[in-house]
Amino acid sequence: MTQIDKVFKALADPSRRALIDRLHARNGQTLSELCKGLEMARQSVTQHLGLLEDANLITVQWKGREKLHYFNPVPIHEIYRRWIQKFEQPRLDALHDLKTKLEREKKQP
Amino acid sequence: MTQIDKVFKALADPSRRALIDRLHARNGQTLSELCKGLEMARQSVTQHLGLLEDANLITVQWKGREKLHYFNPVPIHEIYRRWIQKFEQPRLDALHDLKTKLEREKKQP
DNA sequence: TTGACATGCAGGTGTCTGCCTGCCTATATT
DNA sequence: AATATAGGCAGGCAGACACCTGCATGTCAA
Repeated sequence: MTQIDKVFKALADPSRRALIDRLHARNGQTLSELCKGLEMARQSVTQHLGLLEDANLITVQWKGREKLHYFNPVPIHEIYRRWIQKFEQPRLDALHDLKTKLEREKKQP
Repeated sequence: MTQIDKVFKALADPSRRALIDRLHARNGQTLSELCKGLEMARQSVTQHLGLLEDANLITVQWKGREKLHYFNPVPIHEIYRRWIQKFEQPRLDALHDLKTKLEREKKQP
């Protein structure tokens, strides 16, 4: 399984996306904190976090008996760059046109 | 299952992403055409295409006995807009800064 | 009309996934 | 030292998923 495939698969589950959202809102939460409010056993959350870590979407740091989780946006950006961007070409072209137009107007007002 | 969830799940499989890529390269292909080169039974491809259609990622049009498939980029853009964009904020800010800078330079060269 | 071709429908199988429970270890608190 | 707290490990189960085969249907072309 390629790295990008791991990321897509990790993002395919709504619980995991919710976890990412929570970490994005507040980084460095422990496992217990992430469990709060979720209708799920701790082990299930652990499993989800394991997949996210495997996809490099989160990083883990131990502090005593606590496991702190940090969100890593790089893989998501990678997906955007290598997979989504090409379907957005018209939009990007428009942006490029705007930039070019502004630069042209700057030189020849 | 929400619409956005369907899209994420549809994108989670590499065969389906490959199908999207092929349609993006050449739109309006039939089922048989899409099967060529894939190491998979026709029925499996049909199943994948069914999921993609359910996620609104492709549209189907019948022409006689042939089923033509068309790629629809809207859901992917939706995912970008509603889910990926917020993790890209720094990058977008940089872009906005560029635009502002160019406009400022245009007014006060 | 008859045969070839494009696709659908139904059902079967092995594996993956998401979720759980039960028990264990290690660190903190009193 | 004794208890509470944070988390890991192992295994189990139901449903989803990716894949297949076999047969049926509809359309084109000779």
